[in-house]
Amino acid sequence: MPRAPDETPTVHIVDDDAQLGDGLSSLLRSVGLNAKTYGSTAEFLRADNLDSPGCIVLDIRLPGTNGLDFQEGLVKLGIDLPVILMTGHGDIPMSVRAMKAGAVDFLPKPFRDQDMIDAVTAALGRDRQRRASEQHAVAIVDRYATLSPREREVMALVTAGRMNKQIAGELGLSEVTVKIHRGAAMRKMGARSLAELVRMADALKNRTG
Amino acid sequence: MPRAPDETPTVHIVDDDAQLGDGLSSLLRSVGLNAKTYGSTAEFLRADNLDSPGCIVLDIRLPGTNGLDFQEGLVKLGIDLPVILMTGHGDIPMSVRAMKAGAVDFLPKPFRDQDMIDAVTAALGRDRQRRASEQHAVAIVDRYATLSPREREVMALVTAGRMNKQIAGELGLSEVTVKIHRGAAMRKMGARSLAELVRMADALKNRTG
DNA sequence: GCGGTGCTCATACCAAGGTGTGAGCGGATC
DNA sequence: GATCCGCTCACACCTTGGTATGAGCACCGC
Repeated sequence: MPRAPDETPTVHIVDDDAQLGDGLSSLLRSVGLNAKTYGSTAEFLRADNLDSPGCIVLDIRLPGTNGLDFQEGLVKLGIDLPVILMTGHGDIPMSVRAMKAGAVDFLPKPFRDQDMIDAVTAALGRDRQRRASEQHAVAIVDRYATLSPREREVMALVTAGRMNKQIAGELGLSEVTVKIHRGAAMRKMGARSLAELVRMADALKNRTG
Repeated sequence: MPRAPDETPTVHIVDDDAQLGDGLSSLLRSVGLNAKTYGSTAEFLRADNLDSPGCIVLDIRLPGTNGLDFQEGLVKLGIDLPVILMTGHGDIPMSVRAMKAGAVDFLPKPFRDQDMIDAVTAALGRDRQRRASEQHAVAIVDRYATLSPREREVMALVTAGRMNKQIAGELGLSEVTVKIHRGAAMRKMGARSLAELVRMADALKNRTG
């Protein structure tokens, strides 16, 4: 059974200390994980599988960039991989800032191997979960994109609980036309019941993308 | 316009150092907040307004209890107030643990007044938001409690997108009976459309309480 | 026992949803 | 100019949903 490369998660280790990165790498490989090391954030950003499953293990003290700033900037770059931070010279405010920004964990060096493995496991779990719900949301957005403007208007009112007659009134249409758009929306969205359509509409509202 | 006592949030300060507690208290009062001090967790738990809006400022080093353990135990006690932790002798793992457990902030002593004010403001904001959605959820749960077992079964299948005919088949009923239960569920839940009922059903699923 | 509640169903009627046929109009594309 | 697409609507037909009337049965509490 061949597996798509997307399915094996990668742990991206960003640390300017090559020796430490290699040590981490072999530690993670020893428990069956895929690891890749980078000496700088720039090098990391050149990687090609940043949309694939995985997580980031990031040293705070890095040449050029601050690890915390980099972590907070990742979202803007469209990279949603969970982040684990580590540092040799950290303090409490740094760790709090990192956690507020959504870090999975914050490990002061030196850390125990098991703590890192636990953190990585948690991060990969979080990534898997995010991916699952994201995948679902993207499918809905894609289908929604095929709706005509009118169909979207009608769908909005239908999922708001309005009756066809009311929708016809609000949009200045005849009831038949509303039914046609409504049916088209159901078909294009792949909804087999009104309940499904309502949930899709809610999913569309709650997601930014 | 008289205000219910519930509407003015209270900052609960739990610190065995009375002097520090009083200082904090006057700081918060100086910015127009309601503050109350407690010398121990036991004393705090005897307070009567733990269900009212507010937040907790908690010292980690406390007589008898560990602040972190106490924080994590609050949920089991049914207290959902946001927590701000402070400590004079903290380390990074402690702060990370606290943040993972949902703390709003973690302030090492000594901290700047403004940092505490910011943290409290954020905590009260979080509490207000939680309250708003909780209030909505509680109303739905209350109404759901008035449904008969059959009505709940029917509601579950209706909101799953099944047709009356299918529901009748699955439950071994006639279609008329399903319609009656369905109508009763709509009436008791106060839903004026199927879309509303679907959203209520989802709200019921996603909330524990 | 009596009333209340929950559950069940038949019949009947009306409202609302869903689909198909057929058709006209305007804008974009080739 | 022909074609495609989106939008519009009338007419007709059928399905599904919603409600009311009337009725029977079981259980519980007073």
